[in-house]
Amino acid sequence: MGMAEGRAARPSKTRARILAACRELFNARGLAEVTTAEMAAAAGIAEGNLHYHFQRKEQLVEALFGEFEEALAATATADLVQGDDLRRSAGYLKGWFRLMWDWRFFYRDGPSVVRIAPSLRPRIHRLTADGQRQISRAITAMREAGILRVPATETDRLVVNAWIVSAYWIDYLRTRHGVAEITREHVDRGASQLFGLFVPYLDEKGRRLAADAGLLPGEGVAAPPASAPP
Amino acid sequence: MGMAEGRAARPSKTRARILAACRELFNARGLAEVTTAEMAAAAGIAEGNLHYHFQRKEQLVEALFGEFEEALAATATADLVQGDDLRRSAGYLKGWFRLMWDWRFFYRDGPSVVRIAPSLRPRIHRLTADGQRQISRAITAMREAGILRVPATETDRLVVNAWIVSAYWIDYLRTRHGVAEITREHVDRGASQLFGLFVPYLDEKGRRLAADAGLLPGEGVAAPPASAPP
DNA sequence: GTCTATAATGAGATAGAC
DNA sequence: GTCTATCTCATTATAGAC
Repeated sequence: MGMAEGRAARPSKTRARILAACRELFNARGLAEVTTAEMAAAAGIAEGNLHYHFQRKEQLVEALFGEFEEALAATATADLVQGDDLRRSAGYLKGWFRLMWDWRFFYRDGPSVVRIAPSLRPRIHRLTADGQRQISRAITAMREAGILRVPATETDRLVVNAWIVSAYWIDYLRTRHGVAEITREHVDRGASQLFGLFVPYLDEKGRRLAADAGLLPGEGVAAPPASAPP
Repeated sequence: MGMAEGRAARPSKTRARILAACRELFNARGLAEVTTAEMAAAAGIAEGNLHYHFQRKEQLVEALFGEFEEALAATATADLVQGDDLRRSAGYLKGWFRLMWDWRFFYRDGPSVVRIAPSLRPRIHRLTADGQRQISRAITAMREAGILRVPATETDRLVVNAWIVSAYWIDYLRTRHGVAEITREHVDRGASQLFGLFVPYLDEKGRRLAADAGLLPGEGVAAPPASAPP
């Protein structure tokens, strides 16, 4: 058993390198497609050493998920809407999508993640629930800021649609457009795409603020043509 | 090589049973999670026999994809909007979501599908492109029927959002709500959820028609509470 | 067409020296 | 902490009898 377990102890340079290399690898090729041999090679170590730091692939995935949770928590502390500053909200949204890209294998390879690390199931569930709550609060905040007018009967469906678009935007790029590597433009388009759900509910003031923040089509961020080739 | 290749010849009772059993199995447990042994057991035959009909798992998946394409083509022939009959459109949407449920492993296990049967990549791509075109035509039809008013600047984003929500609704139910088995209610909610994207753009006439068709919240199909437990 | 038995592969995991 | 060498095992695929 040795150690290398105590997270409070020395976090070990190699351990961190393994985690970083594997995250890249999983993102690029898919969690289930990467073998332990490749993982070790990517980290520049031997397979035996990999097993010294993480006895099983399961434990490595769990450790990565922990980092993911921390990154999410850090991003979530900022508030989406701060009074009238929609420009700041635009930056917030883009940061969110960038984070999702950095950890996209967790979004894309859901079934594999659960199969390899079943213990993550409740934590994944908590995270998705948090996301939906996050969206709810954002809508409330925009409403209270006098930016948005959503009929009560339509709020629930709007929240769900916003969650779906945000959670699956990354995979959409891959499936529909064959995007293999993200650019800043992809990230920005994700934010713009998500914001598109709210546009029909913006009132005069909100519309003006959104235009200033570059969140409206034709302003700053262009939407891709619907029939663009891959 | 024998035969069992010629699709024009006798389609073979066993072959059909294998395909049906495997579709169920893949849907329930995930394409990558099912072994050939399980596949044979589910079809009630020996492993050797399975390999007589499909030399490789890849070929079986390709055959299933062919059936999927046929089913999609059959559903796509009907037109989403027929004049003023939105009630009929509601039924159409529900049929669409039912189809997606019947073949959900193709939506959910995308990475695995491509890994096991790389030859499907272009066919998958064609299918997703068709879907987006389908949505575009539906919007045009609703606009021409005088039901919908979508600003030109917002159309492209609406199409993309509609595609995302429809393509990932099934996976959303699993991820977010832990739904393991579909009910008619889930299917209906998907249709209602998708239609929610169009609601803010409905004019008076469209709103009335939508209410009659049970596509508006509070009428017929209830949206789930945003914070519902799994 | 269908079976039983078996081979071939490649992944994850371990042992023990350094 | 790190390496090399080895083991176990599930899974895919094949051979050949019936």
